[in-house]
Parts: sequence; C-alpha cells; structure tokens
Amino acid sequence: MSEDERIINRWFFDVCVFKALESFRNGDYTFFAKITNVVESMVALPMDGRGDTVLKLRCMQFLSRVNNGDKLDLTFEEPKTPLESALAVLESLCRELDVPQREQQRVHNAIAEMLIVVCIRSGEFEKAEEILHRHFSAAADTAGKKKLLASLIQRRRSSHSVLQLISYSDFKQDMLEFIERLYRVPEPFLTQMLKRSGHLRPSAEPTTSSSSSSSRKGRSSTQKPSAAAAAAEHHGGVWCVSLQSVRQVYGELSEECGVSVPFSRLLEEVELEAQQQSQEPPGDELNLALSETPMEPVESVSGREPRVTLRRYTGMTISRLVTEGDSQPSEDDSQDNITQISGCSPLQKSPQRLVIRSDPESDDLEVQPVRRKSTDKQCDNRLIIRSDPESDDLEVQPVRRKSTDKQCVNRLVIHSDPESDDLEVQPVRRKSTDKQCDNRLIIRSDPESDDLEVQPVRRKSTDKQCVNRLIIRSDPESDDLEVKTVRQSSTDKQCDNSSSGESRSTPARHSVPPSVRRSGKKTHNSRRVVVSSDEECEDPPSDRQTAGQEPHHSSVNDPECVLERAAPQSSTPARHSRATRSNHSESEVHSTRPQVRSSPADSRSSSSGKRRAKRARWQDASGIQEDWSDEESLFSAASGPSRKKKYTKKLWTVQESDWLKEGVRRFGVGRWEPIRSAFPFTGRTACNLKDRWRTMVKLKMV
DNA sequence: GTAGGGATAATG
DNA sequence: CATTATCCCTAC
Repeated sequence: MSEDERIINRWFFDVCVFKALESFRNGDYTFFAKITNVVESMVALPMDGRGDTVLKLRCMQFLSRVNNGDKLDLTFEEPKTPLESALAVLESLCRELDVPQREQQRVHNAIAEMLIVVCIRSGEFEKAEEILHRHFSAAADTAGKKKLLASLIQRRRSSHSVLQLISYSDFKQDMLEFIERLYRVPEPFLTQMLKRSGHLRPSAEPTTSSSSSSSRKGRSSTQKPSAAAAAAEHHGGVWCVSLQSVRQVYGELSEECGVSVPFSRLLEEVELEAQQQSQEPPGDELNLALSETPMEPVESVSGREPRVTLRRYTGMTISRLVTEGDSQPSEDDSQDNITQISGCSPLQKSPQRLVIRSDPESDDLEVQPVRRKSTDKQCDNRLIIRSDPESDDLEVQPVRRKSTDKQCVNRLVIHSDPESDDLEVQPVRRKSTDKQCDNRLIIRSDPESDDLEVQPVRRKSTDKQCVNRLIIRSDPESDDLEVKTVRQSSTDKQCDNSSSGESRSTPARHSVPPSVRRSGKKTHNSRRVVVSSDEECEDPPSDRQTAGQEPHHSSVNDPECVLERAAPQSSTPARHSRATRSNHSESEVHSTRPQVRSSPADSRSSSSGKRRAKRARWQDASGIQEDWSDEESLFSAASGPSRKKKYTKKLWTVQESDWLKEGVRRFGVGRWEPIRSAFPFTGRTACNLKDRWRTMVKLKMV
C-alpha cells in the first residue's frame, strides 16, 4: 500500500468520524450507525495514523455502544451488554486521556444507572442486580438512587414513575457531551479543502467542531478562498474542481497537515483507482470523487456506489470475525455481511467452518462451507437460503461459484404449510433475476441438539410472526441434511427435540454440523419433514466440511442479533450466541459497520432499509444474549466473587487479526505495545497480541 | 515491555 | 483423552 493510499484513507476516515459525531449530535442515530460501520471497516486499512486516529476510534466505540445500550440483545464483546462494553471503553479513554476522577465517576455511574434501568425495563432483574452491585458506586449522592433501583429490582417492578423520567435520548446526548468535552474532533482536511476551494457551503458545515478543531491544532483555518476556488464549477449536482485548483489547495493544506506526499503521486493513485473501477472518465478534471464522496458520506454509504475508497469500505461492513487468519474473507466476501462459524475436527487437520453471509443486494442468506487449510481454495459450493416474501416459503439454492459470479440456476423451494405443518419442497429453475424478499429468516441453533433452525419471519409489523420454522440438522454419519418444520406456540420455551427426524439427504453438500451450543430457550412443537433437493450442487468432495453453526434467533420483533462470538472489538454489536463451536468459531457480526471497528458502529442502528434489515436479520440469527446473561449471572452467583473460572477464551476476530497484521507491518514484530496502542483493541493486552501473533504464525496466517 | 513456556478452556 | 487457541505466569 502506498503512502498515498494511507493518507487518503485517513482523510476519508476523518470525514466519517466527523460526520458520525455530527449525526449523533443531531440525533440522527441511524445515520450515525451507518457511518460508524464505515469507520469501523476502515480500521484495518492502511492508514496514515496520526495520533488522534485511535482516539477518534475510541470515541466512536464509546458512542456506538452508548447508541445501542438500550438493546440488551446486542453485544460488542462477548458476554457484555453494550453499556458494559461502553464502561470498558470508558476505562480505556480515561487511561488514554486525562479525565478528572470525578468526571470518570460521574460518567461511569450514569452508564451503570442507565444499564440498570434498561435491564429493569426489560425485566432482566438479575442482570440489573448484578450491575447494581458491580458498577454502581454508593457515593452519597447516588445512594438514594441505588436504593430505589435495588428496591425495584427486588420487587421485580419493571415500571415505575422514576423509570419513565429517565430518557435514553438524554443519556445519549449526555455521553456525547462528555466525549466532546474530552476531545473535540478537528475539522477534516477534506472539508477544509473544500471550504477553501469554495465548494463547501458554510451551512453544510458542522458547527461545533470546526472551530475547535482548527484551533486545536493551532492552525488558522481561515477561509481564504484561494484562486483555486474560482476554478471550481458545479455541474449537475457534482462539484468539479480543476486539477490546478486542487493542487493549489492541496499545497496549502498539506503543509499544515503534515502531508508530505507530492500531489502528482496522489493524483496518479486516484486516477488509477478510478480507472480500475471504470467509472470516472479520465480527464483534466477530478470529478471529485475525492471531494464529493467525503462530503456526502451518507449518500455514498446508503445509496449509490461510492467511488474510490469508499466503495471498498462499504463492503466491509460486516464485521468479520474469525479467528483463523486464513479465513480472511476474500474480496468477495468482504463485501457482504458475513457470519462465520467454525468448527474443528480432530480428524481433519483443517477445521470446518460455515460462513453465513447476507447478501447486500438481495436479502438472501448464503451458507458456505469453508476449508481453512489452503486459503486459496475456498469451497466453491454455497447454499443460498431465501425467504419468499410472497409466500413464506423458504428457498434453498445451491450455488457454484466459478470465477464468474454466476450462480446456479437450480433451486429448492421449501414451503411450510401453516395449516398442516407440512413442508413442501419444490425444485425450481431460475433465471438470473433475483427478487428480493421481504421476509426474514431466523436461523437458530438448538442448544440441546445442535440443530439449525430456520424460521421465516414476516417483516411486516404484526408481531405475530410465522410460526413455522425449519430445523436443519446434519447427520454426522452421512453428511445428510435433515429438515424439519416446526410449529411454535408462543409459550414454549424449550426446544423440542422430540422429533427425530427423518432425514434426507441432500447431496451432501451442506451438512450442518452440530455443535453450536447455545442456550436456547425456545421451543416449538413440531413435525418434521424432510426434503431433499434435487439439485445438486456439485461440490468437490472436499468442500464439505461444515461447520458449525450457528444460530440464532431472534426476537420476534426486531431482532437483531448476530452471532458473535467473538468480535469484541468491534463496534459492532453482535448478539451473542455462544454458540459456536469450534475453537475458532466465531461469528461475526456485522454491524455497523465498518468499523468502528470497532468502532462503533455497526449495525446497530443503521437504518437504511434493506441493508439494515438484513443486518438485523443476521443479528437475529445470532444468539441471544439473554440466555447468556442468564448463564452468566448464574455462573457468577454460583462462583461468587472468587472466580472459579479462570477465564473465558475470547477468540480473535478477523478484524483484530487484521489490525495485528497491519500493526506488525507498521511497527515490526515484538512491538506489541505500540501496536496495541495504535489500534482500538479492547480487552487485549500486548501479551495477548504477542500470543495471537504466535498463533497466527503457527497457523501460517502471516 | 517482551519472550517463553505452562495452564486452561473448549471441542471432537 | 487429544488438540489447540488463548490465557497466565515468570524471567529478563
């Protein structure tokens, strides 16, 4: 990666962070979440890291967690609720910045209080109690509050006039103010550049930070429209600036910002990139991908394809988590939301994994077994699971992924009849046009049996979702796939494993492995049906591995769970499921995005429609945190203060591994502390990085 | 702060 | 019980 690219990445990163804060300030949390995802995904990119980069990420992480703090089913770090993660980030911030003790305590208490309130409102009294004891200080000024909360918990009262007075929105803004007092994000270079060139209308500019930013850096970002500005033109909604003007402005600002790259090199890069994307017509003018994209990050993210760098980021919205390096998603993969689950079989040297990915383009769910060994040869076989908006049918389609992205045309439609619980399967040949579907699928793993449960959900508004679900189980003995329909009554709570099923085999291709462990609590009754696909996906014999699974489900309403197992750092939340099975398994989450990475973001709040929905769906798929938290609480209660459990393994996410690789590239092996500081790792010590590197080397991931 | 090596947790 | 990624401890 060239130096130029790093610089450009940082410019864009800065703009995104700036915009994210602005949207948070304006209460546009949806946009905040989207942009956070973008930011998050950028973390692993090579970037000209100036001191503030990590700090900005921290702020984004913090706000992202705060933003999702009222969603107990999300998680950024394994067992933690978003606000618990926020507390952890707060600690990091306090370590990195000089935060007055009093302020630290105040913010800490505010977060703890809100978390307790959220738990109480949700009826999670045990969790609320745990937080109360663990995080809520009994200082004089909070003693009364603590007592009240304790009382509500004890009486199991999830509603109380006091609770109604507490506004989550106010809390968010309070946290934002805290962040802004702590650190004013400087006005991005690109924004300044535009302003100077006369392209940026003052109104479009964020108020708060611009002034402080410039002053913070001690530079005088006065608006002195350079001559360059005169050369700018606005064509059909697109700002165009002559190269000469950009060069001139660049020259002025590069000095102030410490950019040493010659403009000519920068230009070459940009043009090259533009060409590769076959977008911009070459010319004497920069159709400012460079200026425009940054200026309107929103559009880029949600709408049309952003150009240049942005495009790449969008794809990374997902948080990838994986532990294995080789598992790094291919370029292709990185464009989708991916959930990865892996399992390791002792017999086979290579672990088996299953990648579940949501297609940004179509709301489809894609399941793909992955071989971890040879990185290059990923499995070529995939399974697309799609819900039909029109009929609640489930469609399963094997896909062969050549180099050409063309899919297979054979599909399998699985239809469950609400009246009879029958499952209908229908082979279909399909053209290439894909239709979207408005229904969601819930994939859930049964803790008791390692089954995979797939449930179509109507996205409408009615709370009564489909009651029919599918249980997919793989037969370890035969690689068969067994599909069972399940009718669920709202009252059930356990999984029913009564049925045993029959199975059928699909040509083996996708076996769903067992093993996810999750605590499940749902149940259904059911009947099972088996189906076999008539299509075949051909797969090389070896691909078959399958993997784990994962599951999850989600809440009926809006689920958002992701599987996650790992990915703690990201800003994206996941829902947890602890379900993964293998060592490396993990799930990812996607989240907000890109990164904030960890930063924040993630999915949590994205609002853009489809993508958001998709993400939400994924989240559903993941585990549910409540279960876990129950477990956790049980555990803690049982073990008491003394921790019996020495520790819980926290698998490394792909993103963390990417940071580590980038860090080693940047600082060298052995420079663990600098690496740790340069990236928004949370809950990782330099020693952890060292160990992870050791593992990665051992696995030949690096 | 880092390197090594042992211990542990999680999984087949 | 064997494996293995991750965690923990200790020496330097």
